Amino acid sequence: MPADASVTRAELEARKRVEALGIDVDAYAAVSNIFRVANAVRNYTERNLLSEFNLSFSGFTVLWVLWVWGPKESYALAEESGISKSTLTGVVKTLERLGLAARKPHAADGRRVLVWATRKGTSTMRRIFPRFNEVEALVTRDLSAEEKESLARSLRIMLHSVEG
Amino acid sequence: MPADASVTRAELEARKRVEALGIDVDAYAAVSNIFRVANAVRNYTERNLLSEFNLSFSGFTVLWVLWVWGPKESYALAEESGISKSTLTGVVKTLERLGLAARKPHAADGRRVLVWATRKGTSTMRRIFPRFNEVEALVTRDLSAEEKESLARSLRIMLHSVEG
DNA sequence: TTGATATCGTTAGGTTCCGAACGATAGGAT
DNA sequence: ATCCTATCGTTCGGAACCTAACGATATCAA
Repeated sequence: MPADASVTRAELEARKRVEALGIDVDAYAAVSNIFRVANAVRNYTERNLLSEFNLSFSGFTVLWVLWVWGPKESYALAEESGISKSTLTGVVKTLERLGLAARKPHAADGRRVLVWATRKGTSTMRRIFPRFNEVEALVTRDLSAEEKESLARSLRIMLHSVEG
Repeated sequence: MPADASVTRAELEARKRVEALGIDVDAYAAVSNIFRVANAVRNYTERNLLSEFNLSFSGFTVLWVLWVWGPKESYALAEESGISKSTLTGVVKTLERLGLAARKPHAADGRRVLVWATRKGTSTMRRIFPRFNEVEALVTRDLSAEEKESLARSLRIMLHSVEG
């Protein structure tokens, strides 16, 4: 049975409210649904997976970046994780408390700090990520391979527009 | 000139790291890019638009829901806004302080509370939303109408999967 | 070498955010 | 009438999150 892709009642209600304002409905539909899905998936994984490891979504993201890229300086780590550097300070503190990440001053530049995933952090990611990917597979289960690729492609184009 | 939709270096690095783990790469690419875009757009609008009105993204979302749906009970309002009810209490407090929303006890049921947008809240939304939509149009400017529709459609399918 | 400027991470202050626990109300049952 | 039990919104404690300001370090010019 095909999944239901009809416009939700919430969307219809919203369109009724704004249709007189000269709104770009396609753009609205695309963006608002991105927020809905991101929110839903984030909440789902925090509740059903990350809570098991005492990790917030941001903590998971930061650890993921360290796992993928190896040791990284704070500024780049914050950038790549999509959070501010002040938030990163707190998140890394939490990861340190959990024994999943560590930091040390940069050898040549006293201003910088290097952060990396510990052995425990790395092995934790190896355990979490497959299960995270299961969730990703679950939420995309009713999309064909072509639809998934097209979706990712459109999102990369948007990323280019908003970051440029 | 067409926008760049090539796979980012971050994505390539990530794939290298996880390719041995039997990962669903298409699902990963789709979901992770949803988070990237949502994050980028959220930060962009908070900085360049909502800060002007002293509104957080959640404050904006809640006010938007009230604008579209009219007076609503707290539980439904939290649900529709994608936040927990305890968070809603704080957000509505802030909206009240700004004079954008108000609340009163339910006539028949002493447990419930009705929240609605004030005149000022409504007129504020009429001013903000077109500008918010400009951002939505901006970030989707390099997508065709068909791509936008296809994107929204795929996202609705995902929403159905994760909420079901 | 001293001074101006830039960069980096942290701190400060305040809002948002969650789950869990709590009071208050409601709606049965007996 | 008095329990249960369910449901609602708030409060509480702690983490995440932002901007702005701050100290420390680096860089470069005079």
